Amino acid sequence: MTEKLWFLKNCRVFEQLQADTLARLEAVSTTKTFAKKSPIYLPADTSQTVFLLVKGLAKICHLTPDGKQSILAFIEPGELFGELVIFGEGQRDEYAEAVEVTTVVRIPGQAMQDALGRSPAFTMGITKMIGLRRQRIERRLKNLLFLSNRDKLVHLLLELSEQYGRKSPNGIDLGIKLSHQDLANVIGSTRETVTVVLGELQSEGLIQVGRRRVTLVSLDNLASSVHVDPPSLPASPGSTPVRLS
Amino acid sequence: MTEKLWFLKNCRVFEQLQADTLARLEAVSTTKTFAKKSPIYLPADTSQTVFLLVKGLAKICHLTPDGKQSILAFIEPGELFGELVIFGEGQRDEYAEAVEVTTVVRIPGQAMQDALGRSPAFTMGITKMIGLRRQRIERRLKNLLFLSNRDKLVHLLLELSEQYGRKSPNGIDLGIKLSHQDLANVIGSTRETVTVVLGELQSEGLIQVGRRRVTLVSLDNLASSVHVDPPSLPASPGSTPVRLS
DNA sequence: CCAAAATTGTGCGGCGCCTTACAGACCTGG
DNA sequence: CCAGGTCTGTAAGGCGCCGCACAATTTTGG
Repeated sequence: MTEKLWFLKNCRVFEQLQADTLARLEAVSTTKTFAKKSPIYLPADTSQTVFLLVKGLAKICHLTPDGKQSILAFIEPGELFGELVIFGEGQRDEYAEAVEVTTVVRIPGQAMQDALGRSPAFTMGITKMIGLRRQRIERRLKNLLFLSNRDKLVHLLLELSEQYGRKSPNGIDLGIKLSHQDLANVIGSTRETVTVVLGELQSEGLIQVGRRRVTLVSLDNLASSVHVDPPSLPASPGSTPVRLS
Repeated sequence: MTEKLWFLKNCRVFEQLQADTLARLEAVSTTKTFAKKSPIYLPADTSQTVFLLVKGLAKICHLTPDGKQSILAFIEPGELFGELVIFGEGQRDEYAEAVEVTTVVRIPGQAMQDALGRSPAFTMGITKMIGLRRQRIERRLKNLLFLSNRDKLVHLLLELSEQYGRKSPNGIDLGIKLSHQDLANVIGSTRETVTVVLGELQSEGLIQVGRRRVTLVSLDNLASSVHVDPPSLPASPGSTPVRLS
């Protein structure tokens, strides 16, 4: 209980809630830990549950009729997911899967709605979150239309660097371990193509690749190769805020 | 003034507001009519303005570096758009363009935020709207990954039939006039390919095409060809009013 | 009502990328 | 610590789709 409460309190969105509302929310929530590669929820799942990721990494996926996995988003600690069940009457048609060992707090949809009704500031926070994620999705949509696989991949790397990038001696290190197959599933390509393109980018000196690891050597050249401004990095301890141009 | 108020009152989301709040919102809003193909707002536009489409049809677009137009969404009467400026600190990177002669109400972002702070129910309505539109975008994303242009187009037709479909003697008529180029810009293909695929679908007896017009003859066969359940239409025998969300 | 623009139709060369196939390197669990 | 699974690298073949080119028809705007 203390543990769950702690997580909720430390999640920015939930700070808006009053102590008693938070306590009530906490009382009906449960935590659960999932093994690597196990499903957190499935499309068939009818339970009206919202999830808060506490620890680990999850991905939101969809299966095409011929069994190919599309990755819609990655979820990291502190992020809420599956939150749209609150509105949509219908079934989910996507599922969530743990990429690493992952702990989540499961919040009943009804309790969530009660909390929403009780605190306008909280509602505002949730709205903002949903809106920001919509912007992210819209950006991805734009980056998928009309672009070559090479450019899609570069866009993805830049996007990931923005969210998970960490400064390292050789450049910006993607603080998220993904296989070539995962990267392919995000941009709608194949594992082989991703392998080849990553190899090309490396031989061009733009990135460095290792097993489940990518380092962006030249953010500027990478960004200008797809005609966008280089992303600014999230502030991380011990790193100088970079404004490259 | 009376006219603007009327529009706001008849838009479901705004019904939540109290009379005086609505009046204040109305006082600072202005209406404007745009000619066909003229821009409603541009990416460079820094004004914090939210739009409500009153009459006509608009599209939300994005230009790729090499000048190709991606269409992110169509907006029809009663729909709000450009509403994410309320949150995102940054610039817009998309623009809105009138497809037909279009009238909009321009609502200052600040006034919108005031209204949000004043009515939780209103906030809830806006949240729901943003969420539903996010679901729509996510669905499109899934339909663009891994699918052939033929299947992308079929998915698009089914989606459009759901939003704008009207029953007609020969089947479901898309109540929205789009050129092959527009269809291509939605699915990230080319005009020529769309022309060819539409021709194929017609010769297969699945659809009927005319100038800027498409009729879905067999919704079931169309849907099953891309392995989804046929969408439920807003119309059964007779005519049903368009529902706003 | 007529000229200009927009829309649709069609064919062909080229190539990006999927598919298939195989193999070595690397991790993980029992 | 070894075996089986995972991850990465590479290459040949084929096809779907783009890019280009040209033409007929319809619509638009002055």
